[in-house]
Amino acid sequence: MSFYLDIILPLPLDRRFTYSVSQEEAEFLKPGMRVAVPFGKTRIYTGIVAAIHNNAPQLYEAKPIEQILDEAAVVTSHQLELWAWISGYYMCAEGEVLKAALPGGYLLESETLIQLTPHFDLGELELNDQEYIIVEALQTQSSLRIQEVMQLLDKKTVLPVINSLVSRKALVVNQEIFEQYKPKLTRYVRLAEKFSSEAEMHKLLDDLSNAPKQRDAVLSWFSFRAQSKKPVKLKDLSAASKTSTAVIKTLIDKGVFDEYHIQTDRVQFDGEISNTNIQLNEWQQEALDSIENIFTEDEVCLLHGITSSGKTEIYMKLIEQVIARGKQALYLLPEIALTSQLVARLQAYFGDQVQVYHSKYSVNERMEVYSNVLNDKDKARIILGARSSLFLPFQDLGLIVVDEEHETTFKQFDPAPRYNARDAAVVLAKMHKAHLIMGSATPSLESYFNATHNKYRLVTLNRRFGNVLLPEIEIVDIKEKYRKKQMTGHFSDRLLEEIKISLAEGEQVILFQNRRGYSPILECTTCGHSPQCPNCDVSLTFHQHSNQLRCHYCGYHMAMQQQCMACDSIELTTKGFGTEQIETELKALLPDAKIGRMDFDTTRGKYGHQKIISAFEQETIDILVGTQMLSKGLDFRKVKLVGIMNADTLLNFPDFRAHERSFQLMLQVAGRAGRTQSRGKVLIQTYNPHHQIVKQVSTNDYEGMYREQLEDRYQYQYPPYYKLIKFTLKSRDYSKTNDAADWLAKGLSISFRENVLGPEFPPVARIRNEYYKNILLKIPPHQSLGKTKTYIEKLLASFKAIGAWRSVRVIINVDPY
DNA sequence: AGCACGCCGACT
DNA sequence: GTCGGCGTGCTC
Repeated sequence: MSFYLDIILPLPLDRRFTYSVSQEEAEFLKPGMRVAVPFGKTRIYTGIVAAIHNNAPQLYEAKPIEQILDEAAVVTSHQLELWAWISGYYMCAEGEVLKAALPGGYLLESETLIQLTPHFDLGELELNDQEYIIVEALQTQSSLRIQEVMQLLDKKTVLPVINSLVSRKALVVNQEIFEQYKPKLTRYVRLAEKFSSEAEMHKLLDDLSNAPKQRDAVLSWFSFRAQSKKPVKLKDLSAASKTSTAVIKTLIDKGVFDEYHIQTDRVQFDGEISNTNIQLNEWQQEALDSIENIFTEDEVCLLHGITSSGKTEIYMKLIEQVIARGKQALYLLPEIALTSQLVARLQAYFGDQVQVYHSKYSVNERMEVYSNVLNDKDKARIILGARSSLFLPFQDLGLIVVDEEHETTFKQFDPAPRYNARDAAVVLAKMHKAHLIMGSATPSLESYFNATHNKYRLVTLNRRFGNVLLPEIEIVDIKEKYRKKQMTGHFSDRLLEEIKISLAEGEQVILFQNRRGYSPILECTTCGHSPQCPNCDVSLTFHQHSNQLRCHYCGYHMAMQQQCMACDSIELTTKGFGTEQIETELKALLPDAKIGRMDFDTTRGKYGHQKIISAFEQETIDILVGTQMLSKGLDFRKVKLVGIMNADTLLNFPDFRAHERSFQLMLQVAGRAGRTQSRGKVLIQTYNPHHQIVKQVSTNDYEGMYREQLEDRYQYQYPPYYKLIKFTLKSRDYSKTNDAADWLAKGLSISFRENVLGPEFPPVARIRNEYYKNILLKIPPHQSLGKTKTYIEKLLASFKAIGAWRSVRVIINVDPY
């Protein structure tokens, strides 16, 4: 009997590949183990065993595997199940899920290396110039990578040259496979065995009388040992004895000390645990009781709690119960970078049982967390992470918390898999028979709909913690203010007044403007021309700070122009405004205030956010101007006033969710005001003071917003009633993009008729010199999702068979956000 | 996605 | 005549 493996490869190919193994191998292997397999003529990939069976493939000969890489599975059966679900639901290859799910270090890199054939007589060989260069280079180094040969010869196609040498047996080519993970080792020292006796020890100290530093080091080591039996770190020894590591190195070389290594974790908690019991107030307790009650019969619960109502404490109580039962807990956050406050809070309470996981961690750090979860280590009881932590190898998951459930960052946009972590978490929870609590002050329509239509359950919490009053919200009609000449730049007299009051009281101010840069458009007053990005279909944005015009899509930038590029007129005006302009105006209006800015441009680098946030916390900044980054998870104590510079840019966004999102964003930003005793104030500047959404924000009327928006969604056939699949076609060729989009839309229309929208160009139809076109497919409530997807797959297969569209990529986005 | 193979234009 | 370009097709 023959044995075969079905392997998932980390490639965007929508099938598994079958390899042959011996009976021994088949008996050893388990699904979830890694194997190295040859793929194509030259490559070697790491694959994951998905299945082991005896069915020989009919149409081809299965290749044998190269190597088994694990003793035990690194991917659990639940993970394989989740991967299959994601790949099916979001219409992407399992290999793409694998790539997103496993920390890079688990996937081997294979690289082609060339070496001289051992004992080969080069004297006989006739070499041309290029061949000579290669052979010469191999005299000094034992092997060369293809990359290096390319540099050496300064051309791309080096394989013919290499092959000619290989055919004459001068070179051998082989695949180097290596693991990327390097355990972090800490250096320790101990006194060599031979000095263990009293006499030897005294002799040693005598010998070192001429080397006082070395003597100090040895004495220090003894004092360490006298204090505790713990191993002595080289670093500590060096510090305690005030000697350099070079001195200790000499002692190691002399054989006085032995050096050894112990593997340590990169991701370590070294703070203090302040396990003060969480005291829930009456309302929180009530909510917790309801949730616990719901969890006895249902799995998923939505917690709708207004800002500052203390949802986090409820989550922490639930987590505490789950880990007490020896289970693992997952706490999903929209963006980890912005939530160091929460990390600190959880670690202070749960100590070293909490680990953080997100894609900004290094490969090594992520591998450590992954393996801690896999091995069900105590230090990984609670995982706090962004959407990718969904893919960790949980052994026994008891609870998933999805915080700020409405956030769009839970949906992965690019690359595939384009999954929504909130929705996939529901599936994951089902697999583990775990409970799931999702929470928000402004739930997404989808979740609220589910919670009120018996799919999930709903718990509401509408008292703020410590009975802090909700901020007072005032709407400022700037159309009116402009008419009455009560505007200074983009500031109404009311907003300026309130800013001054807050500053006088020693309180802080947040100003929100959802657009960065200085002004989005620079326009010539004579001919109307405005500078465009050469690579994208957008106007360049003026950035005053750097005196540049920049493209926000591709990063193209040029110096600010003094004259119109079309007609040489020097009369240029700016249209629209961004955070930078607000900052500039504010500095002129309030020269004594300390003003900070928080947007994409000021938060680059690993600790960019942190710097600004702590500056604001420590009150070295009075007024913080920023984009929607401000709305997320920040808890500032001394913010009295929040100003929304212009609500209309949000409301007029061309998207069916624009109103919902404006409501959420404005309410979230408003929630930053008055988190402590004094009542906060929020000023919303708008041209449309009678807009329903603005009114609903001002009265904190979530229910009203929900009902009204839901009605719209029903009317116009959008989620949660209809499901959406968005097709994006892109290529460098304008007409091919067009033709391909027309063909695809036509193909879809045959089956789905009026539920196919488009094709149409997106607002920005060209980015980085690639043309984009979208098709939207609406799926009515009773249409089978499975059949729809099967049809799409078939259609796509015929699409790919058309040679002319080869250069056109089709991106499928299920449940687009 | 890679990468090999194969077919065409610009040069020693 | 070859070198190197890119378009097509395949990977168990």
